[in-house]
Amino acid sequence: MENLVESLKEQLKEKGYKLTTQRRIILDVILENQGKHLSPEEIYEKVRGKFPEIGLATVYRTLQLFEELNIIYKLNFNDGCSRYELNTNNGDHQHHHLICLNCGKVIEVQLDLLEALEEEIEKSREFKIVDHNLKFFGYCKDCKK
Amino acid sequence: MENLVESLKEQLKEKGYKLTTQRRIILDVILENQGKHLSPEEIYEKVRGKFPEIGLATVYRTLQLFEELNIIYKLNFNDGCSRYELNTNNGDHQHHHLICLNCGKVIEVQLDLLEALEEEIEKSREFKIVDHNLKFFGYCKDCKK
DNA sequence: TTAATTGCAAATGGTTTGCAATATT
DNA sequence: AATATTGCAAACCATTTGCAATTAA
Repeated sequence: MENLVESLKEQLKEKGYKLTTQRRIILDVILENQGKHLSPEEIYEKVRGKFPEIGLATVYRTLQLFEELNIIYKLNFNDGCSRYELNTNNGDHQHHHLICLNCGKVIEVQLDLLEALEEEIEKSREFKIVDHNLKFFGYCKDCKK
Repeated sequence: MENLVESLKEQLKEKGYKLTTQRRIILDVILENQGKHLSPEEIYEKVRGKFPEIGLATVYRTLQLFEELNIIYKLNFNDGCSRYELNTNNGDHQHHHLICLNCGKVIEVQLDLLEALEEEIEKSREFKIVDHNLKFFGYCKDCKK
């Protein structure tokens, strides 16, 4: 996804921000770990492998920035930290998460099927929906016994 | 819902726990504020009106206990604190939340319509679903302009 | 009586912030 | 050169914990 680095550069320039080594490396780490839902601490550790001088605060600030730019999404799996995933743009956040209550594993489901529900809500509640977030809790194959 | 206090007493006794004044008052406050999604701090303030000696830690511990007993659900609206709602048991958590990105208002939607999706997931992913959590983000009537 | 519970204060841990030094434009 | 960004350490703030005193059973 080399075009994502280009797109980042453009978006930053547009807003008067700068493309720093730190920001490029953080994006690299996120790209290299698609589907992994990394936490800020985990990203920090992986970035340190490539750029040991980086500070944790920079990681937090960069993740906030990337979220504003819609490059990533913040997730909450109730495990004590926030987690992030790449916004792949292929249909706009159209997948859900299965969270195992026993082992904590998170499985992605590439299904949406919420259109009917969204339509009904938009009509009857006068609410303009721009995003959704659906999590299922239960037990994965290994933990079902 | 006087029967909820009775049910609480039974559930506590069953597990060797005690029904204290604090626990009863916290349940009262939650019952009096159904649909409000109170935070621990907000519950603490309301409980203090009836029982000024209570400590914030007791509120946290009680909310944890009530969650274990399935009396309440913990919610996360990304606003910096956890929030709780009563588990009304009338169909088991079958409603969703609309969260306004402008004013932060949370609207409940009494619709489920996720059965088809759950069925498909359970079949094809070998995942036993026990709960779900669906949030829609967007703009409410007043904030749509 | 005795085991669970409480209130308090201190600790924890993820996240944010102030600031002087540094890097990008 | 001007301004954004960084690393560091300290601050923040929601939540948790240790403990001696208290309370429900």
